[in-house]
Amino acid sequence: MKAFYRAAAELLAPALEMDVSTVEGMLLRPPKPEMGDIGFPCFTLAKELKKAPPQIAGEVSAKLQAAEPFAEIKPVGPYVNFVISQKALIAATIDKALSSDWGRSDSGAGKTVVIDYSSPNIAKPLGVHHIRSTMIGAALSRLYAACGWKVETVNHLGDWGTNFGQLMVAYKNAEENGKNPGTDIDSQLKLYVEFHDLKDSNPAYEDQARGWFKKLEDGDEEAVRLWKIFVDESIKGLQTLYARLNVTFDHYTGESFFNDKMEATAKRIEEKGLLEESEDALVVKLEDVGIDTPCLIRKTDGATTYATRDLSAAEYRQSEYGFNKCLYVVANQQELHFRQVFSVLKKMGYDWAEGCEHVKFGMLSFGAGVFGEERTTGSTRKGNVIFLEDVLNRSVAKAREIIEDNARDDEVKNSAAELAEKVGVGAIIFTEFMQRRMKDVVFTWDKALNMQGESGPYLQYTHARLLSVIRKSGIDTNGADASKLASTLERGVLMSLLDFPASVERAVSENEPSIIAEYLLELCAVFNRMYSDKKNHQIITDDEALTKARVALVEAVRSTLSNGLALLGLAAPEKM
RNA sequence: GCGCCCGUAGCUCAGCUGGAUAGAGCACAGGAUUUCUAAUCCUGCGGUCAGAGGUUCGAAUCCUCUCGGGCGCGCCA
Repeated sequence: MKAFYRAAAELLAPALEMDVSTVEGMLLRPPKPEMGDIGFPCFTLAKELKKAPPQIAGEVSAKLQAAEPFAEIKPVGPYVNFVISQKALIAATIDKALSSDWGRSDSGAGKTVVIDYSSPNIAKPLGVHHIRSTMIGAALSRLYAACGWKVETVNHLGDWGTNFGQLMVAYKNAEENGKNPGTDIDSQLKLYVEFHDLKDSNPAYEDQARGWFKKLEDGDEEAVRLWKIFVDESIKGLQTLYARLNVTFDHYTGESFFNDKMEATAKRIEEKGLLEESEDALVVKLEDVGIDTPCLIRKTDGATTYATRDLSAAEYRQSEYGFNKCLYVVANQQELHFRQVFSVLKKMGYDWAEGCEHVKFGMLSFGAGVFGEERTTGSTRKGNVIFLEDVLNRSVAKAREIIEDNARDDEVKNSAAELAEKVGVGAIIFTEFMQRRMKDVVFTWDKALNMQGESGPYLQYTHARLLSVIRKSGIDTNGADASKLASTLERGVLMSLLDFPASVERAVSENEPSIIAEYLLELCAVFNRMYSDKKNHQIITDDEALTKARVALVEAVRSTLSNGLALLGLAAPEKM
């Protein structure tokens, strides 16, 4: 699409005595396909030329000769509109869609991006809310890779803190009572709950927890041994879930990884003369960059802080990976914290800090009916949690039911379990991309388990149907003459295909994977509209040449759809 | 009080680098399968784009203010 905009601008610019890039920036897509594919509004010229915009449009159009890649240049009201030639359109879509670099680009070639995402506090299972950072980050890592970036994904696990002291207290307490508490992730959750029960009956347990954490910090053998077990088991639990979601990480460098690196960072800040004493703590003041709250580097007791840790992590990532960009896929709530951290990095003289970006997203709460009649936020302690795994399982179960109701043949029936996993999980993943990331999300079971209309299963179903037609046709589309695909509906599908590469680029430049979801929904809607018009668009017909052309179109759509689904992390089932 | 974000159809959301009658899905009412998968498609219903000013030939889109909602505002991460 971009190439066509450029071509149109190059034709227009000399006729208008304007420069190409200015003209290019003014181009837009007409609201209706019959108006043309690219439009140039003439309003701005009206004043200068002292003529009415429609008149200008007429005169400009008359001056231009339609030539490849355009079949027609015509005035439509106050616009000069371009119609892309069938030949050019096909060359840019069908001919490319099956190649391995469809939707890929080299815009990020030679550049490295670090993406920090998911990063949960461990020692308890993932809740539904973790799906936000996890899926947005995973999709971004695939999108950046598709644009040629070298991608380093990091899971900055919350694997350090007093909560481990709490687990140890509950663990030891259970042992003393002659029980074997277990250490896997579910046991850890139980320990967490048990600790809070203990603490409620006797506040002294709180001190014990602090004591155990202190032991851990001091390298006490037993504390370290338990901590390691908890962390390992936690990661093991996480990874089985990540595997279902198609999520992987290059690095599991959690908070504890920086324990021995923060002192040096704090010293560097001090050496650069940025540290000031304030309320008995050491801070970097940021009023000069418009942030009233200083960044806390050392607490009153001299200990380093959350901010120090993130500063350390940023330095480490830069020295280790040499990133051009470092994305933090972290909820909105931490906006101030990241502004502080990035500002301090800049004050430290790191010009690479410009590449650090907080990819924030809105909060997830639970809708009325999920926990009582009110909308609520999650709280593990109050039992107001929905575990991600449970959501997945429930969705898979629902998918299974639908599959068993609709199974069209034994093959589908026999693979029901496997298929249900793809569809059920796909439905959940897709809900994450149903809105721009900045919007707050209200979780409801209805929305999460929706498999009709705009949903993951809708896309997957379309994909299965596409493949079914291809299979049935049994045709080799080599040498297909796609110039026959000139009906309004067919052209609509071709135009939609044309949008795929630009959607990928835009998703990356805005760090917004939902753009891909929106695009795929549109592609499928346009295709399905054509597909269901059996009267005029039956794909497999007696006309061999026509069939060949139409199957080639189906292949192009299928390829685009499966590419797009993969970018978002959804499976593309062959049958359903 | 200050800062960031959000406010578009009954509900959930697109559209927001300004342009041609504001688009989808859900819900509701109808309809489509003697031909490629009905988890589909079509038709209808439904909008003071939170409100008020301003900039502009043109504003859902940009600016200002107001209202409503979410989040944050140093020793939890």
